[in-house]
Amino acid sequence: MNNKELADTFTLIGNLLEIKGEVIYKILAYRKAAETLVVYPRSVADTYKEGGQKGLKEIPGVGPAIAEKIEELLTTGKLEFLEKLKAEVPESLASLLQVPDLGPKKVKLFYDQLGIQTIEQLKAAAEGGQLAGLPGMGKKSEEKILAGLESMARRSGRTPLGDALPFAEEQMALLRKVSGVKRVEAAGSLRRRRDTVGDLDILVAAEDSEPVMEAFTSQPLVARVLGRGPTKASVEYNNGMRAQVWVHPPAKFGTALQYATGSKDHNVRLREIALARGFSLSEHALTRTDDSGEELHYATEEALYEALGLPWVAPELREDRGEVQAAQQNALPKLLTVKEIHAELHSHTTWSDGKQTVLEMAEAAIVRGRKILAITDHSYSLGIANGLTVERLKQQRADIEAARQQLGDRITLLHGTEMEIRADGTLDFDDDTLAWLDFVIASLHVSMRQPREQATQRLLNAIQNPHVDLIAHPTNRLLPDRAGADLDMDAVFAAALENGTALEINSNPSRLDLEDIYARRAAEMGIPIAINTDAHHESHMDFLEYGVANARRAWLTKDHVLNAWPEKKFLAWLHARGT
DNA sequence: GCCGTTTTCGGCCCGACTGTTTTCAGTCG
Repeated sequence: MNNKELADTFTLIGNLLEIKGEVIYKILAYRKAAETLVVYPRSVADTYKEGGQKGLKEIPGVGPAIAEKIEELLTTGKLEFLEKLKAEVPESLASLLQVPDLGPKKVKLFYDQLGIQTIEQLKAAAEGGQLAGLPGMGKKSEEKILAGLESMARRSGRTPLGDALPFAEEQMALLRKVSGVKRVEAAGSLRRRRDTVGDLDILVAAEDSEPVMEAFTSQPLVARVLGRGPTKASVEYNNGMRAQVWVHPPAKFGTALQYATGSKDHNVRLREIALARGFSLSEHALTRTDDSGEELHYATEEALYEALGLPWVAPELREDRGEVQAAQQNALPKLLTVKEIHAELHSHTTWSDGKQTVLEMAEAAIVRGRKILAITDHSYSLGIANGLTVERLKQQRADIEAARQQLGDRITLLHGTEMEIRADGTLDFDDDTLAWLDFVIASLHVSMRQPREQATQRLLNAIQNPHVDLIAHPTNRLLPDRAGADLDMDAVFAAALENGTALEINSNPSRLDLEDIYARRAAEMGIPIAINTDAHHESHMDFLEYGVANARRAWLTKDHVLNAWPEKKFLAWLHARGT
């Protein structure tokens, strides 16, 4: 049982307990544990093997009861507690909680009164007008549930950052034009630059909220208004995305922005610090907990953090992964910036499935201030991408030489490859060919359903080849829905460290692979990280901001990142690897 | 159910909005 499956089990327990009507804090505890397990960068099974229940309890949010349940799940694959719970509350009721505006109380009500267990039964009952007559329900509530079912069918959960961010920027630009608006900022997971985003959270600073609400809810792209009060409104757009806007007076904007940015767990830490200093922290103010009840307002986040005795914490770090402790010790990392990247080590041209020539890509890299560009077209077994044979690789060398002549010292062109790691773990090129190339990437694209051991061994074969410099998009996941290869990441990292092989953060917003938690762990171990755009067109080079955002979420500084090393240091590293 | 630089027990998730109410329960973030 892997981390995700364990997490899903505890999420299910939380949901079933909620429908059952269990005290909220017990439910929150299960959910908290599930959240922690999902981002736990090691295999929980390994942690258990090494440290038993005691080891499990070192995981934040895991106490005696949950540790015991993890042990049972890992050793037997089943959980007595959950089986008993399912006998009381049918498992399918949990899926009903995903319907917007349908919570545990109503799910229970519908089940008790009408025996509704599935989405289909719910839809039929709502269409048949059977819900409206129930206690606490009315015509409008029934319509809301029907609308919720429709919108659920339309949208597919979380939106990749690469779709959400440009769309949100457009919406925010419109709000900036509203009279009286002083400031508009994204908040929530969008501002924290998570790889996928739920709803868009937008914060507006203005004294008068009414014009903002009017402008926000009457946009042509709005499909329906989900709610609209004096300071808060939410909408659903035609594309299925949802957004909510809060309006706060400029004098309180810092407190509000901090609150709305989250994460929830980061905010809990800040509240604890506030309490220790005699304040309670809300989205509106720091309020003295003594009799005076004095409220302190902050126009900027910097001022609020300062009032808590902390330096400002970059939004990408606010996940309660040690950033508050680091801030208290003045030990926050000096996070990587886009400007610090001056090499692109993964790009494609018309030689394989890219859309532009070597020269065009080089010019595009120069425009963006890159000093090094590696041309890394696919290798022949990726036939769908017109991968190169050894013979074509040699022809390409001539093309690259010609481009080098033309470009002079404006940029250093490296002739590389993105070599396929085949399904059986063998590589497309022999060692002589690899040694002849300037830069060698290896990656997976096919046979992604292999069992963990086989998939891992495949990757290890590439990492252990002394000519392979970098593993691109190591898991080959695709956002928002395709999980990557099932890999033993501990084994992958150990091998990469031993062989000095770099691992990639692929900046394409559909990939962002390595994901943040793994990139952080790899970098902490001392594995060099490369941040590449995998550009198939010059415009893709602008994906870099997503890769860097992901790197910042992984606490990376320029020292961790190959592309940010001084040119000489990078070339020396490459040379030492005996290319 | 978890957690602890004031507590091994008593906190922790509170405010905005909606709809069915008639003073409040449910949902959401």
